[in-house]
Amino acid sequence: MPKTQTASDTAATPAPSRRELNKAATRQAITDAARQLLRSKGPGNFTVEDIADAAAISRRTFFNYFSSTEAALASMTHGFLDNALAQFRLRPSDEPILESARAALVQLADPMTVAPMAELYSLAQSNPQLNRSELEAWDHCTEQIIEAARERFAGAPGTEPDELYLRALAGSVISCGKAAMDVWFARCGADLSAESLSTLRQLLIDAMGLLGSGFLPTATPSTDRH
Amino acid sequence: MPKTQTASDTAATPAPSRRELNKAATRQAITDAARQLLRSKGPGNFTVEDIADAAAISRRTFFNYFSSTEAALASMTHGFLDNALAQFRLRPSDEPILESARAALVQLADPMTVAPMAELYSLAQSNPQLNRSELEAWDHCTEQIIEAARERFAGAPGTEPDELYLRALAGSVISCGKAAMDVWFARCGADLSAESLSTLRQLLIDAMGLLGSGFLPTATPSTDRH
DNA sequence: AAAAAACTTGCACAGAGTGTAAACATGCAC
DNA sequence: GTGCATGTTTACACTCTGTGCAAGTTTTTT
Repeated sequence: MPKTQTASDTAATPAPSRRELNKAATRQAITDAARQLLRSKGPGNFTVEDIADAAAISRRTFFNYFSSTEAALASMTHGFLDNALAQFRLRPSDEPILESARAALVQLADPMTVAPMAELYSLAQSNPQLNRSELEAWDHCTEQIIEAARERFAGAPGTEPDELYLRALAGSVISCGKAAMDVWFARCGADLSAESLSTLRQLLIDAMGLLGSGFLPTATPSTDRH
Repeated sequence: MPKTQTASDTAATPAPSRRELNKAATRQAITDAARQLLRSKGPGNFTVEDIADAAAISRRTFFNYFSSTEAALASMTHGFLDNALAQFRLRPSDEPILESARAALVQLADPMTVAPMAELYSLAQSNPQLNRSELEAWDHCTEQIIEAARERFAGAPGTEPDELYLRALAGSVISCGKAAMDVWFARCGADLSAESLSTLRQLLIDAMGLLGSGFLPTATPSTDRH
């Protein structure tokens, strides 16, 4: 718990006020404590009070930051997906949108990015509470992609952004990304080796390929076996 | 919560024993009470005890049937989606799978079927708790579609059911169905008139069309208005 | 009719979330 | 710096959720 944060504030971020720093540190302390407890005790086997104690804050303060243990854990997934969204926004807006999605997703198959996600993902399979929070995170990301896509089309000439098109597309992209993740975990577990990540990358590409080709006949997709 | 006979006893009802009937009736009483309270008090403004009182059972018994108020409410959505799944399973297995999905979804645009859903759907938009339960229901349905599709392909000759294909397809179909619903609610509210339902039907068809054509360029989809 | 199995209920208890008011930290003006 | 406005943490109290348990009630079986 950051009482006196003192000296080392050489960080050159936009608004490094004392308050901002303290809040960020507390938030970090909470998520770290939560992740630690998840590892040591397993999902559902620890309480908010346990997290608060481990983070050296009061139970009440925990609830000032997160509305539940699951929300604290899901912040990792949110980080992961926010990253994907940021990648998407960086793509040139004249690029085919599915290509942008593909590129953004492939960026995620990177150890640093995928690691915090991977741990949660496997645990969420066997834990209803966690799973619901994960679903919510993906849904939230979908909403943001819709927004991003809307903006992209708004900048273009005669292409009026049809609402159904936007929502169906964004939802499908996310679903396909999720499908690729599911298959990856089924195949590789939480393996983060180079070849495992390569498999993930290929799965993401294949999934986008399926989407772009309209799930054509029943033919086996392009290049599946690494 | 004694008994009332439901619609499905015409042909060979498996086991219309007293116990089964009582349980079904209690279950019904609970969901009815929950729906009633949702209408009268609004989401989040009533407790499990309120539902139990209204259904003339004990609080403890409520939890023997549902794990939360949201779960009780989500049973409507589950019914709706189970219906969709049943429609899908009825389709001939040599039909293109997207066509089966389209047909199954269009069957849902029927007053009796969509009515219980419509009410919840709009409320879930503004209520996080409800929304999470809805997401879970859609996810559950996705899992079941994956299963159904797997079985369908298992019965075919040389087409081995690729896991990625199955999951990406099922997820996308559900996402598109959801997108159509979202747009429908945005346009028509909870209107259940014939023309409103016709709009829904067309949206579902259009969404499937987008999916089948790989969300082609940025062209506006086929027949969208009215 | 009596035993067995299934279901309901009241009670107790740990934990989730939230409002409130007092204490404490930080930012800002002078 | 002093002083004050504003934001944050904390203890406390309270309601509600969800579950185990044991005793009661209803349905099924023998």
